[in-house]
Amino acid sequence: MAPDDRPYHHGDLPAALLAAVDEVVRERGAAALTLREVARRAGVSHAAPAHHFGDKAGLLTAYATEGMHEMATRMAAARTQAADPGGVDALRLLTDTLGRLAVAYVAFAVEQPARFTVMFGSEQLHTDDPLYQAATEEAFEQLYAAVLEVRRDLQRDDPELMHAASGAWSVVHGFATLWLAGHLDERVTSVPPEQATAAALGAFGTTLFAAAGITP
Amino acid sequence: MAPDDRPYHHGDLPAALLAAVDEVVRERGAAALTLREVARRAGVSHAAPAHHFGDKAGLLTAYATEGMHEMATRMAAARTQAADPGGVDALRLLTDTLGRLAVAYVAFAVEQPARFTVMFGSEQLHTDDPLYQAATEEAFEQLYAAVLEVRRDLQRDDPELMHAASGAWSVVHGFATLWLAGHLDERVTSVPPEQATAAALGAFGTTLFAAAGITP
DNA sequence: GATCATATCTTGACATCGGCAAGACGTCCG
DNA sequence: CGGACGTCTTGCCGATGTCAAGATATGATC
Repeated sequence: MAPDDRPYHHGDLPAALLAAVDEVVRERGAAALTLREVARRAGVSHAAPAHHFGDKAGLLTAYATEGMHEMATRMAAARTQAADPGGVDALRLLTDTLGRLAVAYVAFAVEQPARFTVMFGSEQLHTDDPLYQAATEEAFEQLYAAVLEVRRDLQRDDPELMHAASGAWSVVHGFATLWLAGHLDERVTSVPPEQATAAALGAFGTTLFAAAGITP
Repeated sequence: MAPDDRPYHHGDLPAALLAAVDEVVRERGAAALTLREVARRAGVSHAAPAHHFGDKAGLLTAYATEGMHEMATRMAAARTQAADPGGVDALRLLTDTLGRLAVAYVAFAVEQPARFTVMFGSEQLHTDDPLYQAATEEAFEQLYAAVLEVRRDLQRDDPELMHAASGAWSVVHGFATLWLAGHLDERVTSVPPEQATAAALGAFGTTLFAAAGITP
């Protein structure tokens, strides 16, 4: 197509830029992303992105927020999903709500590693952005609700509940992060993320039991 | 001192450069670090760092490796430390070997957030560097040994042991990472890392027990 | 102790980047 | 029909990482 096929006004440049970010990030990784490359892919000048997103961090924050929403949606789906009545695996941890949430979290990260890395790459984001914070809380709220389902003894605003949810978030987030950084043993990451998550969480839970002197 | 006080040969420029990296990273964060700024602080030309470390990623990898060693040392100290015979806290998780390791891990991250961020910022590191990998395994080995202490039922090369150690690493790493990224609630991070780690791990452990139908 | 290879560091240059200011262009509302 | 406004371009700036070539000191060899 001739270069002048493109009208002066793009139509929906913000969306096109976010799509270009996704392209670059998938191909070259988050660190190699430049504003000018994004602009080139969207077919606009190098200064166009700044007009809509302020600066590079603003563009990445918008991209990260998009990803947070998608992850929160997938977590919500996993949480409300009917439990598999047949399967009973290690400590019943992986068939209940909390287990399905963990699997959804890790699966999202492994399927979209570059996106996940940007989402939590706080150094190049505007972490005080209200939309970003809201999207993050939306995802964390899923974990919060799942823990509340298990801990019937707790009130909604109990600090203990917050601590428990933070711990739950930590284990899935750490597992995903270490996986993407290549720090986990190949014996762990050579199977699909669903199985790997189940194995690691099950083994860790058993270890906690053993540490507490319980052998179920 | 006059600018010509400095001899042509520095003496130990690599060490001086690593110290300069630490300065910059503490003051401005890992993302704001530039080779030229490091060179300025060390009092050498802008191209000097490349001679010793190849490129920017090489310098950061050396700095990360240094940090990994320090963390591994602190973890080893925590592991071999005598257990506090008096204290018995939530599920006895925090006074045993595994608990002390967790506290050491999180405390290191919170005390030196920028350094910790660089250590696991795989995007700007040469993660295939043998020294870096060795230092990482040195730290992980501490967790591995601690889990083995608890899981007497397992052999050293049992995959279950690897999964359990990966889970243990995940929870402490995720907690530290989320903390540094500012994603944890203020009620969690407003206390010293030792207490916060104990609270989150304890509450999470209790939740796992509840999910398994155990009420200790 | 002189000579020369080698390691260390400097100088200069280049392409590229993010951000800014000013202007061109299109749209929309009066 | 006209002017205000949002959209995008052009041009430019300082700064950065990397490379090549040169200068300088060290250490080994004779």
